[in-house]
Amino acid sequence: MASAPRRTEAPPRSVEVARLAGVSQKTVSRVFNDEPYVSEEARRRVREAADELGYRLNNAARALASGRSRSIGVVALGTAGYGVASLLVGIERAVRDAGYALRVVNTLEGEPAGIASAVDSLLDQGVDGIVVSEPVDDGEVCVRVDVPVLFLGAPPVFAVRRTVTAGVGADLLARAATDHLLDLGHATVHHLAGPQRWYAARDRLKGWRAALVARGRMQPPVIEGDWSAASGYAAGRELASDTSMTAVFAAGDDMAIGLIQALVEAGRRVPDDVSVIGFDDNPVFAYVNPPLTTMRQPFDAAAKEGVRLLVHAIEKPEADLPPATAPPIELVVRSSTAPPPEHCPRPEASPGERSSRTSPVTVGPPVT
Amino acid sequence: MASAPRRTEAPPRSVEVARLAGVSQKTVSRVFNDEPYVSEEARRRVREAADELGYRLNNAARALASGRSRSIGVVALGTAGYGVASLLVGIERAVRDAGYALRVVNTLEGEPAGIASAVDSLLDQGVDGIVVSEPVDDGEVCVRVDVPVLFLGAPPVFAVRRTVTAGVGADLLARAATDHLLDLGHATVHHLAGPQRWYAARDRLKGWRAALVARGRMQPPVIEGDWSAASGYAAGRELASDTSMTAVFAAGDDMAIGLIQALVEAGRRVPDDVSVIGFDDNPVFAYVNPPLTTMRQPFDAAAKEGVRLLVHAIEKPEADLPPATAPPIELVVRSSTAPPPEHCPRPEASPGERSSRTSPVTVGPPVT
DNA sequence: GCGTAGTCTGACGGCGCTGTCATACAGCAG
DNA sequence: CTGCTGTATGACAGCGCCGTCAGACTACGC
Repeated sequence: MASAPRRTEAPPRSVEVARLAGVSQKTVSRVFNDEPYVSEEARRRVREAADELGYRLNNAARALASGRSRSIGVVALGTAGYGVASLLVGIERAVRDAGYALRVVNTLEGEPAGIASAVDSLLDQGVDGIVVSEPVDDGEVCVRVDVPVLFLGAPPVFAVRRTVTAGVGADLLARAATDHLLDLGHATVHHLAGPQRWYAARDRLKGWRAALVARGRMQPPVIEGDWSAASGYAAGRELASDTSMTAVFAAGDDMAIGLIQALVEAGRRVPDDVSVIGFDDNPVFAYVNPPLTTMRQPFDAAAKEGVRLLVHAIEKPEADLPPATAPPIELVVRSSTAPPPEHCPRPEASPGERSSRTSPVTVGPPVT
Repeated sequence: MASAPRRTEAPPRSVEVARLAGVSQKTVSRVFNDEPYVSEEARRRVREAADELGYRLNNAARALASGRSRSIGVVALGTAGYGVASLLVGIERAVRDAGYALRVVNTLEGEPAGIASAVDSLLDQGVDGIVVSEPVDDGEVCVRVDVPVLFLGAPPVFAVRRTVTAGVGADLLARAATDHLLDLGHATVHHLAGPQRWYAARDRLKGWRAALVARGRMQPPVIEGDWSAASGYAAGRELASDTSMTAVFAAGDDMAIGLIQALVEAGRRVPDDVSVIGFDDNPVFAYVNPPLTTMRQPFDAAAKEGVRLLVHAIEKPEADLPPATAPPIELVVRSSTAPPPEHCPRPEASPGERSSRTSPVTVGPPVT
């Protein structure tokens, strides 16, 4: 009914702007897409008309006509952990800087469908690309995906048209963490690992092992936690009785905190008796006792780099991927690590054995 | 060119499904929208055909034709803090459960444009509703918004078509936190507030004040932090010299941690000399020394409730908003709070003075 | 038999934009 | 002047779906 003056309360369309500006609808489209071949005069008139009407491009129509939604979906873990949250923040920033919108779907860990269903729902939404943040090994994940996928922190799992991976270089970071303890004189380093379904956890374990192997040190049995402080605490109770243990590399800050608590309760001083290094660098742990030595994860750099590659894959499907740049490695030395106690066996410094790399050392925000 | 067999490598459209199923395109549409008046037989055939072709609804087309994008945008803070991240997780879950997709835009604090530009970009994306999570007072924010907006944790700021607010009940929680300390026998309670640009911080301050006023206690000067442990530490150094101070309510867990660290370094024991209560309940702080007493924020409940109201406003614009339900209040008592030291002045228990409310008390995950 | 209500189905016209193509005109070389 | 290239503009045909409406068919009561 009433086709006459067009529904009163409706957002203006480009053709209305065109009418007001005295140009064709197509010219309005050109202006809003920053296309060439529009005179300054026309551009100005269109802008003015648009302002006056409060016009904004209709994204759905644009997506339908162009076949691209200009949005990227991210599959995130539904946890509020510092690392996961930091990565998400970094991704959002990078995606927006690249001119895309961000859609988020969380996969609650332990959910039956998991990553696959999250990816599926993103595909339903019509994203141009997908970021799988901190993927876990879900077993046989198999979704038909026809947009590029970025695995932030792990190997490709799907059969995809175009896959790109980028990561924080967890293995290198883990190796540097282990080297730090070894350099302090510890005979070996225990590892409190993250859940091995996570690729990130596997990488850290790999790096730890590499550091030990490089110096021919004994590899103590690995304890696996679930990232939580509670699991770190449980691990600490187990470990506390082993008096030969003088150093632990925990795969996450929270676990390190729980671990330290259990150790201290069991009468082992940190760092005097046992050194503990964490992983992530949640800034709050500069203010606990003892302030936590940890590896800073380059969340922002990894997100930025990854999204750069992803956007490249989206926009130039045929071109080669630009070379990946290695993320920085930062060791934040605070007070939870120290040389082993005197009475402990020191490794005789076999010549030629040295830290595999000179890791850039940063002293984190100290307690003034 | 080659218009014949349709571009080979393109996602199937509903009309192709229709052809294969031997029905009209409209029937396919009906099936995928769960509309009535489709025979079981037709439904089945459509489903089969769709599976065979790997068909999925094109969201852009759907949005264009229907005028609704079935997505909700959230304006979040670009920080990885536990509270903010928890709220985002809760929102995502609630939004998805309601059948909407989630788009995220962060506002980095201190950004010039701030919330307004974030809302604007969400509007450009064509969302059906907006959630402003943990809003801050940006001064004269003025965007023309014509979709419902939910302020999660604060009062309306925009001139909007439809505004709904929901919150974690920060004032009540803050009051309960203060009451807890008062009940322990402290003469008064100091407050380490969050940045007052945040409505959440204002609410907590309000609740703290209300608790003191209700008992006629002295109100010590408020110190304002920025949520960070560093700012809590700074506040702690200031406060440490005041030996009459026996209890502090910190508006955030991280600040509480920094505060405690400074206090302890200054030689004041926690909780023996000074009690400290935090706010948020980040589980990791059950494993520091001393384990932190804190108020659990009902992030999930608040997000769920808020999104429920928002979706209602979106889908039934004319109907009244359903009544809001009050979020639960949970005090997590650990070991950073205790009665004041003996030598301190006790308030003589004026008759009739009692905790304003019996707050449900939960003992948090204790260190076994 | 008829009328009526209830169920099922498809034709058709957009939604508001982008891509493609045709056109118009200016400037400039030959 | 002709022919060209480069710039500026608009007409037009969809993009893939949803809303509306008309039509067909069944079941039922009278």
